[in-house]
Amino acid sequence: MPVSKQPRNQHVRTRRDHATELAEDYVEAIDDIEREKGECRVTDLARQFGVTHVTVNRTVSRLQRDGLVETQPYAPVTLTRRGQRLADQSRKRHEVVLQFLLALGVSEETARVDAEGIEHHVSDETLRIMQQFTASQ
Amino acid sequence: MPVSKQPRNQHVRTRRDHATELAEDYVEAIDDIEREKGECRVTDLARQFGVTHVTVNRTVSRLQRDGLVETQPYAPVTLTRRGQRLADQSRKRHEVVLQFLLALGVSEETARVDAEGIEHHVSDETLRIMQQFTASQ
DNA sequence: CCGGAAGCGTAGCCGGTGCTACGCTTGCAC
DNA sequence: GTGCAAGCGTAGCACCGGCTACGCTTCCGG
Repeated sequence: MPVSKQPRNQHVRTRRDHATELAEDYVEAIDDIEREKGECRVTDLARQFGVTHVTVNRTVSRLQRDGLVETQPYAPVTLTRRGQRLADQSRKRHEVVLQFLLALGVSEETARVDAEGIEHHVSDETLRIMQQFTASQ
Repeated sequence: MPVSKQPRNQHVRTRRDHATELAEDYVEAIDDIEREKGECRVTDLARQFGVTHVTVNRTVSRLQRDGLVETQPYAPVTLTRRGQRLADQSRKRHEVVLQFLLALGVSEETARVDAEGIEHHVSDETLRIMQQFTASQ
């Protein structure tokens, strides 16, 4: 164990989270699109995220490098088993946060937007409590 | 008003949020440090965020460019009026989220970490509801 | 008053996440 | 079976937010 002079606070975690947010958003979106229309195309993702297909392309390459998706030139994007697992997790997390916000009394539209932003920053402990709260309403 | 074919969803907002998160974290930290020890040094921020002074330096330059902070070589970092206003807002927002999580029953340690991540993604509507919830406990 | 430690600045590297411009592939309509 | 629109890939640019390496400033103790 290194000494690690204590200050050096939780921002470190917050920053590390950022790295995985986009990956989670992507696998979640790919899963959604596959369910909705059978396959997921680069263009679908570009539309979904409001970016150009070029940006999607590069991101998908990174996800492929990291073992979360599979794709070949001019073919659809698919999830690997790891990617699918992450998508399932993310979807569940997302749903818990969304239902919690709705149970709290937030309007549907706002709840949808806020859930997007919040889901990546909620610890397991808080998630469990949100779930209990929703159930008890 | 442009047509804006509707899909193009809330992710756009989520992404735009990212751009301002770091700025909010910085002005909040600068405000904290000024209160605590009278002045805020680059090194203080580096310690606070767990990054090198070089990274802080560049970020502070950007904040100066954007009119949120003032600084001169080898001098402390101070907030402009705009920066102070943003810091006040952020501090309040942060406090509301933190108190809400505590009221929900989240442990103090987790609440502190989660509040850091969540505060930037909560709409005014949700914030108001969180405030009411905390007050009604 | 001067030497060294702490603080600070700059150059230059990397990877991520956006973009435009341009050209190749694919697949469907005719 | 050809031509065109939609989809896709690549090159190259910009900015952000990390880093190491290196050298200059400041300030305090002796």
